[in-house]
Amino acid sequence: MTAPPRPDAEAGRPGVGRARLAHIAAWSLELPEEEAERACAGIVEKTFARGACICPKHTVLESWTGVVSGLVKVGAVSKDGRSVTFTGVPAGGWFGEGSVLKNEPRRYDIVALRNTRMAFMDRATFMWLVEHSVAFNRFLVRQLNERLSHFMALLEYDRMLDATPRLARCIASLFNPVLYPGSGDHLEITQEELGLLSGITRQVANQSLKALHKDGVVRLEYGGVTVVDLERLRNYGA
DNA sequence: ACATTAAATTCGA
DNA sequence: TCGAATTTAATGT
Repeated sequence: MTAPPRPDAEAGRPGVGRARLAHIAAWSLELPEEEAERACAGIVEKTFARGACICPKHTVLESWTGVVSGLVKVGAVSKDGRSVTFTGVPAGGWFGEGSVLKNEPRRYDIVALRNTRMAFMDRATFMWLVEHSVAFNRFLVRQLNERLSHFMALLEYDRMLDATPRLARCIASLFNPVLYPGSGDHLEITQEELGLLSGITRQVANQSLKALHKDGVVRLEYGGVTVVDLERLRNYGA
């Protein structure tokens, strides 16, 4: 192992292999061969350092995006510089289809919370799949529907003042198997990041996390959490 | 806000 | 390449 594999081959022509596609995009397994081949050709990967902005608000994102590894947050920054996080997207999540479909500037910032590897599918490929692939459309409907209920739930628990159930649902949402498949039961995320995502302070997040741990729904590690009982986490405090 | 502890990085052999 | 020393990041209170 003398030479490092590659610094980060952005030098390569666009496209990923079939095996790679299956790894970065669970939905590709539902596509027939020809369509999967198309998808491969239209995807490039890129790495972002922690804190890097993947797509500033109000710019046109020319691609549909997936999180290969790492963690990303979607949010907005108001005039006074206060930042509001709407949602976090862990590895396995694909998003931005709304912006690509409408060919419209994104309304939110996308920022890497930690070193993150992203996949970008160019607009032409995305549109081709929308127009030709039944399987892909089935996936999109499922995904949009799931996201709708995700935000409905968010509205609901936004009014609950208690930090702990709030955090519980926030964590549970990061383990949504439809939106973020194949991420297992463990996520590398700091308590500070969890605070950002659920709109509570790090201190309170720390206390809530311990409460959740005491109730046996999660396990805590340094820089990460493991879900023990997803079902109970989902309905925590209800 | 501060003290503690874990992890990542640097440095010297 | 190994491990001790230093720095940085995360956690606990």
